[in-house]
Amino acid sequence: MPNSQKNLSRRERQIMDIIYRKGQATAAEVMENLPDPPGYSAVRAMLKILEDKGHLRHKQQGPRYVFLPKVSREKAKRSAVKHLLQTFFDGSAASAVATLLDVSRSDLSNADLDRLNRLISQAKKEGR
Amino acid sequence: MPNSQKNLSRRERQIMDIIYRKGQATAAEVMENLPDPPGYSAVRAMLKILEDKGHLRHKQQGPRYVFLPKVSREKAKRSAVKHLLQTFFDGSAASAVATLLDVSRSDLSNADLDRLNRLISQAKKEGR
DNA sequence: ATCATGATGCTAAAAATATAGCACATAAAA
DNA sequence: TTTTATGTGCTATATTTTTAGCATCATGAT
Repeated sequence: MPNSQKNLSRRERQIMDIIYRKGQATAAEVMENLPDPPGYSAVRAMLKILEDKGHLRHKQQGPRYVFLPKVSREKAKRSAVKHLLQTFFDGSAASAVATLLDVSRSDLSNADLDRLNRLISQAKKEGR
Repeated sequence: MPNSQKNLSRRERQIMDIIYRKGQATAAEVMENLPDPPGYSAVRAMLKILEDKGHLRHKQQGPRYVFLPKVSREKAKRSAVKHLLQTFFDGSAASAVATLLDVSRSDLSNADLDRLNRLISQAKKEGR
């Protein structure tokens, strides 16, 4: 198991976030998206470190490297959700959903909400 | 505005997580909860730094300091949720809720699920 | 073919983080 | 009232992170 997110340094974390957000990225793209971006070489050095530590892998795409997370977005996502749940919601999914709804109230269409209701009813059926 | 979570170092982040999780904590409690805990002085030094940076404040409780977040849990929570949403869910609350349900399927009672359905229906009404 | 452009690998150094240790204060126990 | 435990403040140092720079290699344009 590649050391979980918790042991990442500040820059490492920022970079992993970017790559998870975009799915994959080149050194240049990572640089563009970093807050207070350092030089190009600095970014590349960090990418190499992340790769050595087993957080990233890369594939060659034409002349350059494209970096991807080694742990699937799916897994990382679930672990991030769990962590959030523990840190801010005392493990209560119910209250997390409440905040989620509140935070993105304006982005949710009625159709989305209906879809969620169905999702929940589904969970209810399966849960027994 | 105290620099948002994003600029925290590894230890600083770990400490903030602990304090948000517990609501408040003494140096000793923080130490207990840190992974690979350093010495007591090290923890206290970090707490002071976090306080200087404006992330924490402390109150005296009997003979010792109890540390609390300077930004309310509520605000920090919302901002953490937004960040998660952007990083792993392309901003889609709907899909975040889906993962949330999945992750904590076993912890959700039928009553919880009903409560969620009501929450959503509520949002639907208010949303127009 | 050779020249620019834009990549990578590696290394050294600056800057920030993380840690421990000592001196001192205070309160409870002996 | 000593003593002992448990705090805090501060400072020095070790370690890690973060950064930039140089040498090299490939590719496409002239």
